[in-house]
Amino acid sequence: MGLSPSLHDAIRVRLAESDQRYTRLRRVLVETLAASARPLTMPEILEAASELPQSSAYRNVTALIEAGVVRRIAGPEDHGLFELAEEFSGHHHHLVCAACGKVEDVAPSDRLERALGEAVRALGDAQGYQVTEHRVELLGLCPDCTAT
Amino acid sequence: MGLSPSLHDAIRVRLAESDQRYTRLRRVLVETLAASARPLTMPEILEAASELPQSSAYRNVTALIEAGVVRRIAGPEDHGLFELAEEFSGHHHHLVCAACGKVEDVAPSDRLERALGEAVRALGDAQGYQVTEHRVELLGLCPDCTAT
DNA sequence: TTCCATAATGAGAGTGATTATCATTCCTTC
DNA sequence: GAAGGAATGATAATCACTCTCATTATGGAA
Ligand SMILES: [Mn+2]
Ligand SMILES: [Mn+2]
Ligand SMILES: [Zn+2]
Ligand SMILES: [Zn+2]
Repeated sequence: MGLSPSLHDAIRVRLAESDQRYTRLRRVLVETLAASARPLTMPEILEAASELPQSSAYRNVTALIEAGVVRRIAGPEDHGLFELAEEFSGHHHHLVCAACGKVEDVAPSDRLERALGEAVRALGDAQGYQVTEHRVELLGLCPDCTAT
Repeated sequence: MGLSPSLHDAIRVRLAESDQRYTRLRRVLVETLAASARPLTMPEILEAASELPQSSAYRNVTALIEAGVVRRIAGPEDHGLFELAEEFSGHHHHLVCAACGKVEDVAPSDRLERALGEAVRALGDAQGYQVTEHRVELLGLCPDCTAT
């Protein structure tokens, strides 16, 4: 199991660029995030990797974010969700259930990406922004909540 | 200054549906949010409407959210941003500055909305979601941060 | 291999946004 | 103009998250 060795190498290099080491705890964090098809909350991370003390988990996830390995997105509730940066997981968007709050990954279609790429630059330009990235959230009812 | 009377009426009706009153403090909240071209943090709301006690502001903004008058979006930092629900402010998206964290509203183009409407349903279907709403965030550098 | 500088660790305290309490006050309705 | 329920606001509590600091682990230099 686990990420491909080349990905670990790339992460190690990325960390080294800011004089950070790729320690065992950081590998545990990366593996935990990589194993999930959806972004995880910190309580979920702490439960999945029970050897991780809270303070170390927060400190290391911050280090990984600063190195560009992890990104934090904002969940429907107040607290944050963590996932691998798109460079290591691929570009994708999120489905959010309006009823239960579940968030999961969804692969974008070429068609959507093409449309976004053009329209997005135009919108940003209109307000003087240099847009470098887009994020799309789709809200709706998940299969479970639709059934209910 | 102030929303159109018809909007206030609509908000009053919406609140009444859940046995909530449209009080002076709630009107202050609505006016404050309506006067802004961007979603506001709670500290910003409290500063703009200094007569609002913190506990009342949180309680009332929650009441307005439950009534569908206000929505809370998650800012780039951990805390929430509040704005009028799209029913009362119109559909729009957000520009987020990757450097300073500023968030502002941006009107969507017809072209973008058309592309999203089609592609989004397809993506949701693929994972069994009934998608009812989409949110787009454009990340980039704001004019101020581009200049620096 | 040994030493050293520095990064990483982890328990605990602290911060700040948000939420719960509850006695008091305000509205609505009869 | 009461009565009942909703709203208010000061206060305390909660919870995600950050900071502190003494200890430990790491990796390169000698
Ligand atoms: Mn994701
Ligand atoms: Mn907005
Ligand atoms: Zn659901
Ligand atoms: Zn900026």
